[in-house]
Amino acid sequence: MEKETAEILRKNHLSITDSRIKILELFKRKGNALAHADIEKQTHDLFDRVTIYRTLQTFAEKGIIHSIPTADNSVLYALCKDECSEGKHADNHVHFICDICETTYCLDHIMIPELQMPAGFKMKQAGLIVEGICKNCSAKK
Amino acid sequence: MEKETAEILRKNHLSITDSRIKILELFKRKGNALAHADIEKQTHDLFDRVTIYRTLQTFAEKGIIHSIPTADNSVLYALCKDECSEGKHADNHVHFICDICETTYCLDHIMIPELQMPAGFKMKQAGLIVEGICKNCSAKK
DNA sequence: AAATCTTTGCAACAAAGTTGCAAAATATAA
DNA sequence: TTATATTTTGCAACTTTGTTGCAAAGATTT
Ligand SMILES: [Mn+2]
Ligand SMILES: [Mn+2]
Ligand SMILES: [Zn+2]
Ligand SMILES: [Zn+2]
Repeated sequence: MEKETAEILRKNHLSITDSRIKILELFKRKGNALAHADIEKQTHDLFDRVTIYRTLQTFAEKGIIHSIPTADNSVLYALCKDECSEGKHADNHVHFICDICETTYCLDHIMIPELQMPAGFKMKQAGLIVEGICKNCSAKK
Repeated sequence: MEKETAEILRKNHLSITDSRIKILELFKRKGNALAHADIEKQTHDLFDRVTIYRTLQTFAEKGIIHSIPTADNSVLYALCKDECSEGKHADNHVHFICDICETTYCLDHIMIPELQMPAGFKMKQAGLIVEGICKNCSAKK
């Protein structure tokens, strides 16, 4: 597990450091999207705030994680699929935020549908974010 | 024009003040989405930062403007259509951000398509934001 | 016009994010 | 392995963005 994680860093020409390993494994373990604050808490202040900012930025540039637009304008990040690489993100899937537990999910298998643009507008990318009640929270009542 | 604007405030049970009139007319004049900073500049520091925050919040609550999710997590606002009212936003249209001029448009006539959710996930609302090149910028080259 | 209720600006604060730089850690070369 | 070069980290200082309490100014109602 730890080896796999190091391998991802190596592939991306990043030096293997404690913070990068720990933060990357946190993403793998949690599975869902994380905010800067989440990471700070979950790593028990093992790393400086600044280091976390810089790590997230680096991961995003390399295509290891992608950022997720939210309505309440908090920045969230989640692991990218393998197709993403340096500068080229291919995370054109739908994101889901739960009203109740506030968890944000990558719905990796739900793609953003084709869209007709008005004349003159050229679409390059799109982000679709759904808000509602998640599987867990639906079950709980 | 000024009268119309005051009428909107009156309809929403808001007292008619200088800042509210000026900010609302700015939205009408510009037509596209505005950030807090835009408003600060365009009103030439006529109003306090705090007043602008509070005005935007009030307008959003009343359904006069709606906020727009963005990838770079800046908060943007744009005028709502008439169907929106206190607490009930009906702005389920697509938003477009131009890569070049950075203008954000409400594509009022492009609705968010129906979506199949995974089992257990209940959709309540959705936001779709498209990034690309706008009409103006396409023409300019 | 006076009384009442609402909004504004200011000050102080809190949270979020950025930058420069020396020390520590990692990678590379010998 | 050890020495050297490169990269990353933590700290401090700072900026930018957003929030809150409160007295003064402004709007509305009587
Ligand atoms: Mn995702
Ligand atoms: Mn809109
Ligand atoms: Zn939930
Ligand atoms: Zn443009």
